[in-house]
Amino acid sequence: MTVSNVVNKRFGSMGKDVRAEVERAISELGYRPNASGRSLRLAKRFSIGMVVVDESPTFLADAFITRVVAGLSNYLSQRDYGLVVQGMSARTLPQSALVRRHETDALCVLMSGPASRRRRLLERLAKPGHPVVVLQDVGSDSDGVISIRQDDFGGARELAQHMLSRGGRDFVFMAPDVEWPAIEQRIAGVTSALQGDARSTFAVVNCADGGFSDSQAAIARYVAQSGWPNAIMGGNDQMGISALKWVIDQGLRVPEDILVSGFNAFDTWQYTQPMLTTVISPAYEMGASAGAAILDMLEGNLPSERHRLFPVKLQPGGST
Amino acid sequence: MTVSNVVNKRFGSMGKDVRAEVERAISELGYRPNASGRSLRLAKRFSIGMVVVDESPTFLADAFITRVVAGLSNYLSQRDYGLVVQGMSARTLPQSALVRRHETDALCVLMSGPASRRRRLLERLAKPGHPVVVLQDVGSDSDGVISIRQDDFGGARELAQHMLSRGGRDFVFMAPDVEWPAIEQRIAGVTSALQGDARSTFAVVNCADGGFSDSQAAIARYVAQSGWPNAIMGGNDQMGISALKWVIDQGLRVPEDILVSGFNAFDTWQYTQPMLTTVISPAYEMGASAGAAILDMLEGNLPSERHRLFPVKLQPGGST
DNA sequence: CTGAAAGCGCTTACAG
DNA sequence: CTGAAAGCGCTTACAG
Repeated sequence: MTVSNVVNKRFGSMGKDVRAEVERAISELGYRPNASGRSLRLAKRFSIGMVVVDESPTFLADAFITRVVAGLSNYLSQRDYGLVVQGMSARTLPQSALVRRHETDALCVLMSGPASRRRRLLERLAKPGHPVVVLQDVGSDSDGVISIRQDDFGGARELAQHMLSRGGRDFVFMAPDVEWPAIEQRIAGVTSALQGDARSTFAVVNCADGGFSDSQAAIARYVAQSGWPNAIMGGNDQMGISALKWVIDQGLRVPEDILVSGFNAFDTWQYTQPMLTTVISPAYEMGASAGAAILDMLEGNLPSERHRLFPVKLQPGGST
Repeated sequence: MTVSNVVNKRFGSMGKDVRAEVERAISELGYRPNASGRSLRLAKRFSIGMVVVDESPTFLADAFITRVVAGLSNYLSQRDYGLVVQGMSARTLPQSALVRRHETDALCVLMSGPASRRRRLLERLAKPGHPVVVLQDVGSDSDGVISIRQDDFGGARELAQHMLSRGGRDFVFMAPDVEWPAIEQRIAGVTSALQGDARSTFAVVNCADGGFSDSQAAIARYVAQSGWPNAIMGGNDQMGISALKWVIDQGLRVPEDILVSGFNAFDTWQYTQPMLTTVISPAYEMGASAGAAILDMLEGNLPSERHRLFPVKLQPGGST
């Protein structure tokens, strides 16, 4: 009825006095429209789910994820959509209310784990008419599934080239034991750069959860077994900083004796002494872009790009 | 009808064969219940809003907030509730769809800004039958509003006492220009400790956004004007680390020449050289506790505590 | 320009 | 034990 038109600001076809009367009643009674009724009628929930498939309960602690969520959430609120955030292990994902019930209009997912499992989870999440944006992974070719990644391969290759030019020869890459596709891409990028230099060597060390103690222990173990590398690349800034500190504690000079780098910088790279050479991530913009792509698909448009790749930026510091 | 009972797992009053038949049809058709219909009928949205009132678009970048949200989100998903996350400036809050429409069953809020504005926003958010949990602030006395804080006052007092015992005399506290009630509590705690030592001095320096450059610039300005303090307390770890690095860059020794501390540690305190003395925050547990309190109130129970205070833990490092 | 009616999908009280 | 009916609050097509 007319009231509905006032609430939704379609004043085209009513008298001024009618509009004023309805508005008075609304504010007087403190009326607020019920979102469930609206959702049921329009068959839209006006909310998007952000799912982080990670075994760790502090799935939001990572700086990259944090920026993605902020960018996505801000974009969506501006368009009057809500963002439902949920971290979960691969095991519990299918039972989650978010996917079991029909609680969101679309999903944005960030998945860890083996590629085969990621593919399987994705198939389960993609429903007809329910778009899915995969972040930091290649996604799939199904309709309604698009992917948004940053150029981890290119960034890592450029970083490795930079370190080669600074005298890097024997490289170690620090990776967490959880399989994140972005980390795999970084390793591939480094490998690609090092292939250009026949004298170089390359090893990947497993840093367990990637936290401070695990990372330092992993590097220490590697050095004890295989001797000193002269270039250590952290899979992310956290691991890079852990290594940087440990190396200095051992009495080595950075960058004279050994080069150290991170990846996915936000601002912690400035906090070390020397400042960490790293790669800057456009995570916030990726989140916002995911939001725009999702709403676009919900409006029935075909996505302009099925796979979007964001450039990253090398940030040289004093550690290389 | 019976189908509804099967979906909701109430098998009490039906034949085995009927149940099997319905379950077969459900899986065959790929039926998933529509959450809007359910929400409308039950007058519950099964979702809670987390609102961060902050002018910065990267409202989630802070480590404390990140842990709170993770704890809350995990607790709620386990109880089949969703968490809608939204950061916004005080100005845009009233127009937000989250509050304008009736989109959540309850709200959890974390507010910055002057106390009077925080009180005003809270009044606007608290609706009858719509519980609000205020984090890191005292909240209000209205029914349906409870508060959950950590003991910033006590933690800061203990930290200041520790630094006094290590020779601290001329104290500087680094605060961001945004008014967060937790920071005010920390300043009050330090003030309380220093009152026990008549020779001590205390100044608060404004570090603008609390980032690396602003923090270092603020300390440099202070030192140029007022000379060297011998104890610098960061309002949080980020500011503490910025100061630590700047002080060392100036050629001073920590802790011999000057003591430095942080606050609200998660793991970055380990990343500095020397390790930062700081105070450990139970942010994750606070988030989970907020979730439990909210669902309890939604079930119609009166909150067992209107104002809950979590203890914090002094973490002495090499910087004091 | 305005108002009465239908129907979205669910759950629950009720009749058989 | 099972099924038909009512109604949650909204929007939209339709009749006046």
